[in-house]
Amino acid sequence: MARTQGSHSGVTGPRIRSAALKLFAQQGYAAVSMRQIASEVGVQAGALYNYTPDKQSLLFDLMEEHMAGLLAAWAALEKPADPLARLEAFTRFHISYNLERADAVFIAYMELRNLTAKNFDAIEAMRRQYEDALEAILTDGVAGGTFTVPDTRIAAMAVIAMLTGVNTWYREGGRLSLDEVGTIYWDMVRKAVAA
Amino acid sequence: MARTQGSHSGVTGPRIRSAALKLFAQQGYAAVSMRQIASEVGVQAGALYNYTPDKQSLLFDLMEEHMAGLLAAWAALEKPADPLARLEAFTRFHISYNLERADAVFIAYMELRNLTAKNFDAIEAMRRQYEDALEAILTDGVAGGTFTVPDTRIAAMAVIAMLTGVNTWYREGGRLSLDEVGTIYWDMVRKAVAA
DNA sequence: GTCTATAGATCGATAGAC
DNA sequence: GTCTATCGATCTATAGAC
Repeated sequence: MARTQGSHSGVTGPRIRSAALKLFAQQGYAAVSMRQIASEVGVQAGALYNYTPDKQSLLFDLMEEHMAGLLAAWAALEKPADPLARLEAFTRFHISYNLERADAVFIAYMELRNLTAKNFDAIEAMRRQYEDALEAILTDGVAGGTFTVPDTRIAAMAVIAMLTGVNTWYREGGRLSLDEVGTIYWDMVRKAVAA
Repeated sequence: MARTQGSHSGVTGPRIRSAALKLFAQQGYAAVSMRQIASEVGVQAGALYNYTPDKQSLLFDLMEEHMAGLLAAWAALEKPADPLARLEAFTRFHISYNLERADAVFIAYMELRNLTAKNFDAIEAMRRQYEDALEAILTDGVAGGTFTVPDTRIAAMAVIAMLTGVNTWYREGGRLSLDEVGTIYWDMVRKAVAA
């Protein structure tokens, strides 16, 4: 029953988003044309507009979905009460969640400037919420005497930057497993904020 | 003797690069047109081609110049022999050099994918050289017992990512001086790699 | 829901006058 | 060294057939 035309049982939408995610990450939002995305999916450019009102919405939806997924996954994670153990959980969570979604992470950071002002504010608020989650752990640990940091806000930014940096060098099938990378970074994070 | 046309005493070239740097950082290479750059400088688009063979060369020259300047500045810096002091020097150097050139740093990282293969290799080699400089400090310190890190290569990548992250949140005239930021990050770096 | 066709705008780069 | 003018290509988005 193969059809070369017509309905695709509702799979075209996800395939468009998947193609856009990959192409935006590889070449950048501005450098990717709607025709390229359509070609990757196997439809004509006009068909994309059955699924998105315009290119900007396509970008925003990808970023919004990624940030919402990140926040939801962290919220759903079972977290130890102890600040030290909670910081380790955050470290390993951040590395593994981001490594498994390298394209989305890249886009969520690189394409902020291509969002309209309204869309930018929405994404920034979600990013801020995630940073706040880490800062809360640090604040708890400082209050309890487990951690000593010069400034909890800056320490949170520093830890996130350090951990997200894994995405720039890690390659699947390299010399280190994801778990080993987590252990290596946890060692550095733990010492960096230690009392 | 004001002239609205004709030679501008050799200042047009630098002004073109300055305008391109600013616009590429704000909107991204692919999103900026040669006409936009020309308009920022106050010339017509055709005039740009007296200074660059094409748009790609304009981008590459900006990135190459930035990386060469970074390497030259680090090489010229007077560096203590002691690994701990040398790591502090690197930390403060990296933060201040990069903060003072935020646009170029942003471009050198974000626009790598818009380089031709040959140009990409050239920039990557320079970046690698810079990473090696930091790794050498860590290796020395580990050998001397001053530092303990799980992996000198990864530690170098982690420190650079953490330090470069300052550019995402630091704003001139904010609550912290550049020197205070350096001290805060040095505290975290020092502890992260401490024996 | 996808197609073809196209409107209307903009792009990088070049040619030739001054 | 800069201008005006333009070529040929490409872009987003829409209209209307099927």
